Amino acid sequence: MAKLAKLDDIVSLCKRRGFIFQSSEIYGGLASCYDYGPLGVELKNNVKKAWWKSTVQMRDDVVGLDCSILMHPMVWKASGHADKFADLIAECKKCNSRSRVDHLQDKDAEHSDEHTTHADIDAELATAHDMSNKVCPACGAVGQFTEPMPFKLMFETQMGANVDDSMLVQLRPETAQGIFANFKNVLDSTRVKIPFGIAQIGKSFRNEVTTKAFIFRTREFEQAELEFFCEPGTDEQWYQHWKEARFNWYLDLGIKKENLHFRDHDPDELAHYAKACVDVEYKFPFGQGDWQELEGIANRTDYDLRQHQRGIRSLNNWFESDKDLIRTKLIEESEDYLKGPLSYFDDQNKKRFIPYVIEPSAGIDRSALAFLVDAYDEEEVRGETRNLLRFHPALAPVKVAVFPLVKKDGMPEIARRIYDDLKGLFNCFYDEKGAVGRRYRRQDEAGTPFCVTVDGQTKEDNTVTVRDRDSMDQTRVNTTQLRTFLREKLDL
RNA sequence: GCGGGCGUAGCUCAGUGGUAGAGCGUCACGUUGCCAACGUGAAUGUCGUGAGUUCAAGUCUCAUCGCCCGCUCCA
Repeated sequence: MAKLAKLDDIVSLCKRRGFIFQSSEIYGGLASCYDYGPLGVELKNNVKKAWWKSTVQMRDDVVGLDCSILMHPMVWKASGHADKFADLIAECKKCNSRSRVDHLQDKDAEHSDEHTTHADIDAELATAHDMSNKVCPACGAVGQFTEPMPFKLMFETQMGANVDDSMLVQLRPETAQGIFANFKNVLDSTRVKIPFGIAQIGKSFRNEVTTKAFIFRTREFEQAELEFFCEPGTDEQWYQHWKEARFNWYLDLGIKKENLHFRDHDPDELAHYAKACVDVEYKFPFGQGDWQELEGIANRTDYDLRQHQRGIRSLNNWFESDKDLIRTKLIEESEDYLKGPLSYFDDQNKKRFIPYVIEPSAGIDRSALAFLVDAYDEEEVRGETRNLLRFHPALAPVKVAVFPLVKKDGMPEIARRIYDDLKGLFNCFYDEKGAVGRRYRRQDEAGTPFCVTVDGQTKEDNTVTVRDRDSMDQTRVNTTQLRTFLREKLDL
């Protein structure tokens, strides 16, 4: 029986065994930033590899991409992030709750202006906001607000070493826009035909108002995103397809079924671009055992490609607004937008359309955390606690550890040869120090699926023992068959 | 951002204003022949950081940073 892991146990194990450290720890840490240690980087890379394998390698209809983190600022105007990511917030002095200023309602008003546009932050700040009559939606206090303060959810930086000459650019808040911006490049260079997808793994940055729970919500994080382009009308079918495919991916990599479920978004929580969205949620051991999002699968419709068709025609407005994204006006969609540069021509049916997009968007860091938490186990063995990580072999940082039973009688030399032979196939670890039982247990805690041990019998009949992490059972295998045996067991 | 809790060795934690500690882990040597064995020894501390009070601060005060829990937020 798997023990329910406490987050503290996981954090402690991560530090102790070199999975995850806090960033800049020797300086007291930097909030919300974490580093992956020697075992952690292997785990994380394996998560990415597994995603890439199932999403790109094993499919005939998906190609990969790796975009720069910095993009033309107008990308974020067209995508909507430049506007939607900046708000004026005021805080109620009485109950400390925060509200968007444009959502606040006057004492005598009948309803608030729910859909006020996100205006120029500087202009808004310069405008006097009469807060004296505003009602706090949380506690009902009137006129108790702080001065409005601006919130920018995108990271900004300067491009160009000459400070006077540098341009304000943003760190991408999602990798998806790099895919949309390259849609035409991929079409023109790869002979793909709709339906097809473009996949990408990479870092994104969001100035979250609140970070949370270890590596679960961080301001710098890694995403694995697929934009799957399909003909309008077939979108629902592909939405279902990817829902199922992505859910099974987690199960196939060992996540326990009872810890994973779907949560459909209510229509009013849908993002501005989405027609439908479902989250794959994992039951994390923080909070009150809350279900938390690992991945969102959204039907983004043709919103993004249409927006970029507007964006690329709006460059002059951007220059004329002194490159101020908020003041820049996007040109209205042209009447024949269906024939625009980001449209697709279906040769077979002689049809032109703007593709719909199904987007499975997974958080790599939070997936890695889920795999860690889910694999964590403690069990009683002869009155002692055995800590282990029951990783799926594909995710295990080290696949095989090789030991001499004792450090003498030529055993280390043989073990060393076996190790050298195996390490070209997959990540291996050699250890000859101390008692073999301790070495086994250490590997259990790192999640290593198999330990190969050279003993006295090895010299006589050329066999070694292969010890299984989960059952602790041992099998004798001839060294000539060892590679095949392990490959099969590891499914590599 | 608010409220609560916490921060001492790699980890878990003890420490009454008066010499910096334990268990586990790590390392070395010996022993050992299959599951965190045993023996001997060793290394590891800006007590989160900075000020203040005091003859004296890990301990009291203030500030600050970080983590956890609960609100709040989450395109």
